[in-house]
Amino acid sequence: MINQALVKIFREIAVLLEMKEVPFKPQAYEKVSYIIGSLQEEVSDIYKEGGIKALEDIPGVGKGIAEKIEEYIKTGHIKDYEKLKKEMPVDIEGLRSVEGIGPKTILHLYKKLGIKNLDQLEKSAKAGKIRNIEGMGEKTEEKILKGIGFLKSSGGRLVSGFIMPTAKMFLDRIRALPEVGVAEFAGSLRRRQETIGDLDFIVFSKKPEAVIENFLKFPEVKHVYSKGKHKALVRLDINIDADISVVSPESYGSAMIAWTGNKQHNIDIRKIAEKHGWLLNDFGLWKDKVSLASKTEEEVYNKMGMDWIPPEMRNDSGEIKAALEHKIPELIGYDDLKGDLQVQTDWTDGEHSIEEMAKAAEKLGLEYICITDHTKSLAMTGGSDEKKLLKQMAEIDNVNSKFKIQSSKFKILKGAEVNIMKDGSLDIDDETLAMLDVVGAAVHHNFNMSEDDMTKRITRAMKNPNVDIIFHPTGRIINKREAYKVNVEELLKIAKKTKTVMEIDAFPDRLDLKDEYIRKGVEMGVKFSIDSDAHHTSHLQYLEYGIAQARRGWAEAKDIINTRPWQEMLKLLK
DNA sequence: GCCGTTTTCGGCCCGACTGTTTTCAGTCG
Repeated sequence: MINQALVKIFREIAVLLEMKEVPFKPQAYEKVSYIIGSLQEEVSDIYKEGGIKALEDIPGVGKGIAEKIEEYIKTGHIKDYEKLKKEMPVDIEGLRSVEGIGPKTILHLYKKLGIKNLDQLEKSAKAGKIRNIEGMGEKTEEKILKGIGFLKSSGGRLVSGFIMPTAKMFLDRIRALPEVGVAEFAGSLRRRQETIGDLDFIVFSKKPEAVIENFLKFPEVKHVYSKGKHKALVRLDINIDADISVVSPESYGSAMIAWTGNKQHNIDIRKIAEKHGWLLNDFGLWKDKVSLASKTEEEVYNKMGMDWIPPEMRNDSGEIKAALEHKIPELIGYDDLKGDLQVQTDWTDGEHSIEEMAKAAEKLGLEYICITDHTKSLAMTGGSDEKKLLKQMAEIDNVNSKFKIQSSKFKILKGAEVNIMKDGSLDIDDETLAMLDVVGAAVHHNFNMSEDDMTKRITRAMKNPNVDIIFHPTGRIINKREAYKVNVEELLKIAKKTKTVMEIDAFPDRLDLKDEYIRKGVEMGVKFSIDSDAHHTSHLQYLEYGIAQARRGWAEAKDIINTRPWQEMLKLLK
């Protein structure tokens, strides 16, 4: 958890230095904060292994910051930070979460009115004190009150898979506007991040003002933060912000790049342009005001010596280097899955029958599913014991022959989601497990164990020759439950050794494994499956989010076992 | 404070929009 603490500290240092108008250091701290946030290892482990030199090998970390990290590991605090904090004892994160409030405003509010937190800010605004500060007026005061209101009504970042249907509907409505040529998702939606803070849309049109005007007329628009000729930022009635930008069609490629990449990705590629003596902006790649490229993303990236980078990778995590070296992986495609290896039915806690789930999967274009109902120790779901599993296998044979008669090639495989007990044993005997096509094993209880014990528990299960896949390996549920403590790297190592497949659970608030672990596993040669964890026919489409997750983990089709026909897929299991 | 197939010193992404100003600073993505 040291990483998360440092993320917060460095982000605050960045703001504090920006208030003091210290040049350039704020960017350095902000950047390192982001990098540490996406690190796969604890900095304390890096320090333990390689000392201060190893810390300096982390991108964005030089001598100064490495020393601060060392100080924090050793003493639990950073003196320079605490000194800054003493001068400005304010809740920076809280105040900054209000739309329109940045470092300079926080500084003025504190200096003139002694405002330290959101509560005091709201009281001062209501009392009409803000408008008396130089450089601020009535409108600023109103804006602050509105911002606080919106902050209270929104629940933070949303799970992207759950908001996606709404976002798609919105995009369709934008596309239907008369002046709109092409419209796309941008920002974190297009990068397919796990969670999103707002909805970003980009529109290509020759009549930007008309597009903005029509967009603002949508009944869902509850409040307009800002609007201009080319863009607008609004609050929707579902308590999420939406951002729309309108660009001329000939700038499609450069605009898509500018509105898709995360901040650091954009900074880095613009620097590359600058090294060539060029300028990269929303409208194109320029040499002395002559356009070099702008129409397609490929054209722009290629001109700068890079391969096209899939949006899911544009997170400043090594993709620019890979693109310059022409080593961008051939990511798994959204149509590449042939089967789904985790499907629940009404035999336990699912909504639909085996046949209904199979028919729904066939309709989606899949060739097979594996039925993996819960097992007996998960009593609340009516989990199967050995006897019930045998009965279910017979029923699956039944449905399969029915499909055959109807000359469907769809195949239902026999499986289970067996429980990994506290000691790493399973709650179904090996004889029965051996009869199943696919055995998934998962942790469903006793989450509170030491990292060491949990790692031993799961690796013991992996060493069972009947266990093919570890389902949702870290147990987290986004916005609800932290992952249990477990050494994922050790799990990946044992997975490789025992030929156990690791699951990428595609259920929108699971997305388990996380992208960084997928990437690590891919590098190690571990195989994965992408499964919907469907409990309802409508959940099968969640596979899309698992694929997005795999793409963010740089996985190719060959890394995912269920991109293969079922006969070949089975050969990859133990 | 970090970084380097032009650099170990001299740079640090780019543009739109707002509010409070009379030409621009602050914020955002």
